[in-house]
Amino acid sequence: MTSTAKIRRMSRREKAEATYARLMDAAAAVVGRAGYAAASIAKITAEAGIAHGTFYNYFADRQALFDALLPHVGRQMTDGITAALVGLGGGPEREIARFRAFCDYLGRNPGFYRILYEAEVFAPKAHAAHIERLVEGYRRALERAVARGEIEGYDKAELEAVIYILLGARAYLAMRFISGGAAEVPDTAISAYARMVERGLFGER
Amino acid sequence: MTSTAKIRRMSRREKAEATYARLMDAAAAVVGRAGYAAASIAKITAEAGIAHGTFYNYFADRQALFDALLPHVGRQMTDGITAALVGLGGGPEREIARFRAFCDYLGRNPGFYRILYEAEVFAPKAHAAHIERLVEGYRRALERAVARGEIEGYDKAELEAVIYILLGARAYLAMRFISGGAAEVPDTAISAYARMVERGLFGER
Amino acid sequence: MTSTAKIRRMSRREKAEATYARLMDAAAAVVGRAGYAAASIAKITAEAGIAHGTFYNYFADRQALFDALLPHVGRQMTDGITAALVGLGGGPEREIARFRAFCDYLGRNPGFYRILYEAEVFAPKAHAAHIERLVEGYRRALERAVARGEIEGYDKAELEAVIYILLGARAYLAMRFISGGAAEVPDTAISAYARMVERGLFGER
Amino acid sequence: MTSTAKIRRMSRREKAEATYARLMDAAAAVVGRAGYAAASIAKITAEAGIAHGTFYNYFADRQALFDALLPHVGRQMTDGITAALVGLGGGPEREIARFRAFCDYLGRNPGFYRILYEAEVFAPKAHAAHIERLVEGYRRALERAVARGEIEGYDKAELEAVIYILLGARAYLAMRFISGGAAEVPDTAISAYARMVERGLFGER
DNA sequence: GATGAATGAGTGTTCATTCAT
DNA sequence: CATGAATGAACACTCATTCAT
Repeated sequence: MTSTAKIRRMSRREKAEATYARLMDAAAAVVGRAGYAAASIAKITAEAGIAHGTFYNYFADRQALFDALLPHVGRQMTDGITAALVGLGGGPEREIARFRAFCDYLGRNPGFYRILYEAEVFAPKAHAAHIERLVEGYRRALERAVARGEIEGYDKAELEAVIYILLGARAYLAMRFISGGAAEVPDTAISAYARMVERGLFGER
Repeated sequence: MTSTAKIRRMSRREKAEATYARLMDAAAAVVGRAGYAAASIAKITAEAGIAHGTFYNYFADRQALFDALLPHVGRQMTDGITAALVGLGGGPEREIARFRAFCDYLGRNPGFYRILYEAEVFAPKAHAAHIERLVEGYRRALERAVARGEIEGYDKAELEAVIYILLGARAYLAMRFISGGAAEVPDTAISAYARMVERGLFGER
Repeated sequence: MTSTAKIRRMSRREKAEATYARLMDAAAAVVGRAGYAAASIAKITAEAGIAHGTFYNYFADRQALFDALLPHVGRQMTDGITAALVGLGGGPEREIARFRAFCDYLGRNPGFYRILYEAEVFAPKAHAAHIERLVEGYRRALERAVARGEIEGYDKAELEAVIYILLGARAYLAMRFISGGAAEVPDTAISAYARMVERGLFGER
Repeated sequence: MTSTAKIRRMSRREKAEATYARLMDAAAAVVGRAGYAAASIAKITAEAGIAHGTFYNYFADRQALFDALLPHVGRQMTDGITAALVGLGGGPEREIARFRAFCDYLGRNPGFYRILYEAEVFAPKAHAAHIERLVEGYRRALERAVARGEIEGYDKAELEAVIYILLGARAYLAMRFISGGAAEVPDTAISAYARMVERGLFGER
């Protein structure tokens, strides 16, 4: 499109974007494997196959990378979950499917758990923003369910607390069953979660 | 007051135990204030008022202290909660009281949240052991409730998942309402937790 | 205004000269403000509004710029002083007027002091050449005064030492009264310098 | 004195003082040889024969060493000069002897010039304090000369300017004749300085 | 000739750990 | 058993310089 013929070199801009992407992927790999504390610039740039100093053409400092990492992978995760929910109706089935999709995603992406949950320590602002984004998504979903009459007995402020309960529940179940390296959350965990949501939130018997 | 007459000097063993206790308290203070990552030996020994090198007469290395810290403060926490439950009956009220006692404890002990939840990153074995200890306590409580017929519809494996749900719920509610520095969990959070437990677990309407 | 009709584009050579001039001015501004040590290529090219790499089309390396900077601004300074002396006669009045012109120049050009006197550290050859140029000018002036019989009692070698005394005197008075950021050398400094020159050099009472 | 017998090890305190002294001497050597800019911690500690990290047991950072260096060597210099003036009377002879002692000191201590005069750039506060200390010494000397009637025609404010003239004069003469590495200031420089002081300040013919 | 991304050697600084006193 | 100076590996970060575009 630009220069000679078919076989085109990457433009400068494309190259820069590719380098940025490689840095992000390398950071996700290293942090997922070893945690934020052990994720030195040297390790990350070595993983990305670029020079140490190049890092600082893309990030002001190490913290800036940490702050960017969770938004990056967090969005991949929510996109993955959202995609798994396309076409589903409402009710407890939707919430249970969301939980299952969350577990699937963690199982398919080892290292995600660590990036997500160590962020509370190493990138607190990004972690807070990530949680807030999840909460917003939940809030809309639950308020629709309230409007449809599927959920009763929780006022608005209580619904926010419910969201944190659901997020905490899935985080701890993932910690128990995934973070060790296991590939899957067992069915018993899913059925327990399902029952708590059906009975506790949607008022089913 | 200490030195003159009756009141004898501390024996060697007592002195060593006092030093150990001061180290633990200092570590709890420093980690609670600044996190594990910033808790250097220098800071901890300064806080404890002992020499830098003395640390290594009590712990093999920094990790050994970190591994000992959560058992120490974690037991204080569970003791506090247990004390608050003395005399209470069973049923959902007991579980709700436990949650309330947990929140109270965190509110009264700023810094505990950090010691507890950063431990997953910096003292993973101690964190796993702590969780396992909590789970065991819960397991006994829930199995008694099952035996009394208060809980129905969850088999043994599902009950373990339920325990993680409860632990996750309280951790995330604490994160939301306490970790920022606020002193108290609001009533709406407690009532939401109570309703989820009553309906979801104890099968009340 | 630039592009349309009569007013032609700059030729290649003119453009190159303009870029060179902008680099020099930018370097003078940055070094005057922050000193040689903090005058990175990045800062200078940003100040000049050109690309980082373009620098190396004009200078072999950073040192080459430093070596060129003092000749550039030093000549501006001596031109300014010379202009202030036009039409004046000889005798101590001329030397005093020179001192006053030097002080005025520094006051009007904040940053010059730094470029000049840090050069001894960061561009020693340029500094030596600058001093040598000043010495040469003084030598001619003083030898004329000797020839006119205004100065007595100093042989040729001693006259060179006298020149260094005068240069050192003015440098230190500038350091004392200008370098801090003050705009002006006080009258007492000028009268003290005048008296030292009148009595010490020109043999007046 | 402390332990077993004659052959005594250094006490901790003595050892620490010896290490500090070695660091200072090493810093003086490295800065004198290569300048402040090139005086890295690595070079200094290598010169001192201690570990890199040990540096930070003695100085908060590199700047702290730079700030301490000039007071250290500056006092050595003024002590040396003061010693050379013991027993001398007043009048211009004293001031001329001071100049000669200054030149001798610089000649015997290559590297001092650099430490002293680069300090204006790299340790400006220490440099200002050093100058101020010199000025105070001069002020007392000149005011005594005024009281004795040896100096006439300069008021108090002018005397301060005169001091800066003398300091600048000796600095520039040193720069000319010593800084290059020459061992001595020639007699012509001394006689020129002497004549300027005799005639210009002390009003002799 | 202009551009700016890439490079990597070099810097100051931290800190867990050791060990002579 | 307490002490605290010494150690050195590791780290984040800077920046002059190069070179493909």
